Amino acid sequence: MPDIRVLLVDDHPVVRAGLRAMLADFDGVTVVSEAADGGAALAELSRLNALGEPVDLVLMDLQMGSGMDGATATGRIKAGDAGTPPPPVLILTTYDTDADILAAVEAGAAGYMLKDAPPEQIRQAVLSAAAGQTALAPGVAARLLGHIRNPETALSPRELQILELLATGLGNRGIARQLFISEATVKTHLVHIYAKLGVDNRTAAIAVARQRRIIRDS
Amino acid sequence: MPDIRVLLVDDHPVVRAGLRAMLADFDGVTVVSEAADGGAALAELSRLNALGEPVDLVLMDLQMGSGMDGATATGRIKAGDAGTPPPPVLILTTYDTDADILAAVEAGAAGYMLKDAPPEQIRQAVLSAAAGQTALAPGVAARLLGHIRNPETALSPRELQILELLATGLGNRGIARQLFISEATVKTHLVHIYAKLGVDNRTAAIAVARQRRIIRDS
DNA sequence: CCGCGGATCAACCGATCGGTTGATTCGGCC
DNA sequence: GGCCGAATCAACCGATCGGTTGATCCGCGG
Repeated sequence: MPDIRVLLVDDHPVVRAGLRAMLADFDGVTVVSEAADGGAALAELSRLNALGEPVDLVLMDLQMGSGMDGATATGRIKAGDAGTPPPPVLILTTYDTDADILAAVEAGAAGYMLKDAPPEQIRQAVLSAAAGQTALAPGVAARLLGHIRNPETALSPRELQILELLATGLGNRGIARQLFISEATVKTHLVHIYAKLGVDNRTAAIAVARQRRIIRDS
Repeated sequence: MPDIRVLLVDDHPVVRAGLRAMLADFDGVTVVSEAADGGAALAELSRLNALGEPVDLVLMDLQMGSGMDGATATGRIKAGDAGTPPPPVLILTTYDTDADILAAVEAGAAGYMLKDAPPEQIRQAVLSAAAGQTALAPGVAARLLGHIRNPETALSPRELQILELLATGLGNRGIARQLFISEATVKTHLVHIYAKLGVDNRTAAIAVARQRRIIRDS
């Protein structure tokens, strides 16, 4: 029974060292390589495939500083850009918006864990993902279920776009200019956004959207 | 020449594992114990002191989930709550406001590193801090110098208070009510805040304040 | 075809905000 | 004492926002 061969992808050296050490304690798991962003992960997967040493699981963060992000890399991996059959991807991250989680799941991630998870939980997720099962951290599962249960409170893509621009500090006129629409349209979208978020002004909308992980750092 | 005895304090198991592994590679450094928050760190320092096995350096994060934060713990350590002479504290963290950095430095931290630092930088910081020198990551040093060079752009305590309430979603009247002042006073403070931040509306003020690490997550 | 959601737009009006001017008080420093 | 910054407050006015009402168009699904 050969070990599960794992590629670690995270931009923080401390985290890679921690994962390396943690996985070294798991029976049946071997860290065969590391990368500091999505682009480097793709290159490393291709290299190992060319050497006839394919990877069984990619353990990857979503946020990568200035490098290719984890969701993009996941999509590329699942599309076969780095070889076939594409290995499952397990996301291990700290803080992400619901949209990020959905994007990663839609891009084909087999699992999603948070970095505050204890080693045993990470071990279970690694084994499940490598075996082709879905592995979701309890908090992540709750968020996805909440999203599915309350789709009516989800913002439309356009509303989200408006909200993101709002959070950068643009007024209605600035947002209208940016999107080549009228200020009346912006106001209409904001009315809908406030209703969905249960607020009555722009700063409250931003605060709630950040709290609920609808938008991220501006 | 005995090893530098280090206590690791971080709420993330992955990060503790990474630091443990990283420090294991440093000659002359031994991780003697770990804690998951400031309170546990104080208890562990006391315990080791009572056993006659004092710690030479505390390597600690600032944010600790729901436990005692790193700045509070640093102050308590420097005050001798966990034994004397108090060991130096090296802060290793991801993201903090200028106020957090200043608070930690004022509380007596001997150094401040960011978690994206490569192992060699962390090693240098550990050795410096244990030797009683100050160890600041380049980015952190730049932020402190910038703060000292441009005190005129620093917000007053009251302005900061107003800005924080603004970012929670309160309007001028709400802020006035919260602070038992008039709306006119709130507006005056906002005028000053906008001028200092170089913006002309509230959402832009929030965005800039977050970007500059003046305020943190709401 | 109909209904629905999403996107777009307008007009109107009251509420709130932003900018300006002016003022006072207090504490700290020289 | 004088000066300065911080905090507080007011009045005024134009700008922007929030809420409401009303409308059209498009694509999709039943």
